[in-house]
Amino acid sequence: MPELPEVESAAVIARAAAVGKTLAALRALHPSQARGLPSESANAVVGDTVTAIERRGKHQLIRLSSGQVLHVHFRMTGDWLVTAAGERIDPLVRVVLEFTDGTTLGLHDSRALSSVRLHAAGENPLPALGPEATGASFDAAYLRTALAGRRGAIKVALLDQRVVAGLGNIYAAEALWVAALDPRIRASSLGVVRLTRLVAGIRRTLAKAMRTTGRYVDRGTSARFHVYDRAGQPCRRCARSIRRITQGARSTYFCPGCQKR
DNA sequence: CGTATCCTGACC
DNA sequence: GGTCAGGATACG
Repeated sequence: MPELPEVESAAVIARAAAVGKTLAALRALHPSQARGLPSESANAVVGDTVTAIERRGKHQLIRLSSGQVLHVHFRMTGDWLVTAAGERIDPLVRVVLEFTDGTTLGLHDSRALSSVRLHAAGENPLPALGPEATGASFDAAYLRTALAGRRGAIKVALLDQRVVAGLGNIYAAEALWVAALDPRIRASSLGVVRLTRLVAGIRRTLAKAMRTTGRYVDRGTSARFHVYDRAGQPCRRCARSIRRITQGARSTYFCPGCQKR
């Protein structure tokens, strides 16, 4: 589920559930999670208190009183699931933070592709990331520089977290529809006028997502989207049939009528 | 640059 | 039983 709005929403929930609490245990409940979080790492955080939870792009950093940091990425299907003391842990929870008061913060992830890694104090767990998609420094002038010399399509560039942090496949497509831009346009060929439209489209798309709860409800709720998962259905702006194509091994949905080259 | 890969679940 | 999926990275 998780692009910037969903991760932000999840981080708010995690903060309420974890900040100020002390870890009694950290458990990897799935083999693929245990690989990234060996028992030495898990043991190293016992007794630590959660001091803050930060979000950057789609990444979350759980800061601990010892200075260590748990770096969390939801990938495709991750989300937080909070339980009260004594409540059973959902079988799809892959990593669980158990607090001394008996409550837990669980990483719920059907596909188990999420990652949780422990970093020592002073390390920067984050990869190189562009500006926040919702931030003031993300504007047309920045994008012009960031996209200069990029040969690929604009849609693919928007998914590159080094260009802009927080966009994923759904909102990249949605934002291009709002901006009325063809996702196949070569990234470096966009001028300031169209880039300004694109930045506005991204801001509006993400702001709307934040308002409407910030969570994907389910697959099949394409009513919430202009183009995503709407192949064959009429465009809400020009009534042409929405198309689905493949770009960079991902699906792209767009309207061939009003999203212009 | 495109493609495979990590996983599981939902859907045809 | 095969295909596809909201992400990121390691390849060739």
